[in-house]
Amino acid sequence: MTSHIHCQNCSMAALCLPYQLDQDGMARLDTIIQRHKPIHKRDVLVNAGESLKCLYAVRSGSLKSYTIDDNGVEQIIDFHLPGDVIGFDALANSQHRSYTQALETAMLCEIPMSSLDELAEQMPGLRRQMWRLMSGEIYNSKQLLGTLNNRSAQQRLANFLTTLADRFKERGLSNRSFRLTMTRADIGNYLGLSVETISRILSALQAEGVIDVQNKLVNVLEPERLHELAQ
Amino acid sequence: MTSHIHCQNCSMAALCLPYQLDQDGMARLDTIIQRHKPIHKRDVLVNAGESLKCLYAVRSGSLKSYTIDDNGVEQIIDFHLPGDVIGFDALANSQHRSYTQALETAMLCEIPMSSLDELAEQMPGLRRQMWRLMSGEIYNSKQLLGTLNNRSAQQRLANFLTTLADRFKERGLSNRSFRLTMTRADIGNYLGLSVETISRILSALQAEGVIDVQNKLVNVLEPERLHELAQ
DNA sequence: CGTAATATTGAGGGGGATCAACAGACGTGG
DNA sequence: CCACGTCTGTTGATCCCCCTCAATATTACG
Repeated sequence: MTSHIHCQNCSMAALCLPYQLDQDGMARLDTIIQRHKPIHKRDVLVNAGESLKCLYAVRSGSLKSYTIDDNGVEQIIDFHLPGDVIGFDALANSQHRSYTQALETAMLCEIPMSSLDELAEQMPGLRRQMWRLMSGEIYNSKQLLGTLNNRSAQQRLANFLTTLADRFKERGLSNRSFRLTMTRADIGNYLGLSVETISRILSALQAEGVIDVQNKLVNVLEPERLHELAQ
Repeated sequence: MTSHIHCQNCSMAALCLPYQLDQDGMARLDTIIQRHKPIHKRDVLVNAGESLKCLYAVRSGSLKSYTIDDNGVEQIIDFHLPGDVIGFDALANSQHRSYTQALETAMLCEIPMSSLDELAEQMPGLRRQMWRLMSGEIYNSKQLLGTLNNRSAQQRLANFLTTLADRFKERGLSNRSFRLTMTRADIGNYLGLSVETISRILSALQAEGVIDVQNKLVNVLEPERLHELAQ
């Protein structure tokens, strides 16, 4: 039952807002969080331009965030996995600046911004975790710059796969065998490469025995080699 | 005299931590801030790996932040102008994750992290501004992804110049005529392009009458045209 | 003033985009 | 459950943008 899910027993707590809160703190945070029915593949959770009402924490499933530029072209800026918090880029002007869409059925925790603001005033630990999460997001996106600039298509894709594998591991899932919930086009868009290039490189990596790809399913056969290719 | 500079009379206050604080709040913030002698071109303000003691606000001058990857290659991730706060990427693990070096003589305000933490507890406005600044940094770096992916060298450079011009304008300076404090190599590194490409495109933009470049000095002759080229 | 760092310009080559054709997977409705 | 159409993925051929290498010019700085 959905109603039985609480921060106190959520397996993603260590990655999410509750990190390092005591039992009392977690309970207080839990009271302001709303949990609804799951959203489905292709459902849009957030539209760019909407005023910021809540942040969202991913409980299960995955989503993508993207902007649409002046030419109407989609640019994916993030893939969200369980434990991720969505909406930090909206705090600057209280307005969401990107779209967020489900890549598969996903369960979310809704965190009303006004309540979070209040709670952060009273709970130093929560405040620190907000800072940590936002700081981490700043770091990650800056890192990504380094990955995209001056790196070949193969390096970019290898880096994408290892980063994704690491994130799965953090979440208690296998980093050797996982499913890509996004399309090749999504990956290409994110990495600044064409669909064809993504497809070709996946085939090449498979031919070299580094990974095994069956449609959406990826098996990392030689993790250390993949890691090298990412450099 | 340096000692006469305070948040209350700093022209960058609206871009910086004091934004929207009342007189009392600004005064309290001001008491925790330390101001030292200027640092000089090529001086390194922060090393990656150092534990986070303070954030730095730029009062004058400009700096660059960069990481050094596994291959020893520098990757510039940011250029800092007056009003910018340096160090937000260090909050996640209390450790600086990038190097920061002065591009010219620069004056800085040093904000001890422990005092800032205390003050943020007591001042909701300061807390909100911390969130706003970090959120803005998240947004900007995500935007930059969109700029670098799927865009030609000319589009990237035009975008770089317009963004820089806009930032100068925010700071009360001319957005039509300004000095590049970074080298062509720095710009290329930041945008994922070679020095030669930067040089060639600057020449081309000059030949088309969009800008006039005399070494470090840039005159934007046709701002709207430059803006179009950035799309 | 001399040396090193920075910038400019040219020539050639390669990585990845684009265009095109086809194959496979998915989902929807009969 | 199968037939169909659409969406997604693969592979090949061609082209062009930008990197690389090289030479020279200009600027910055002790």
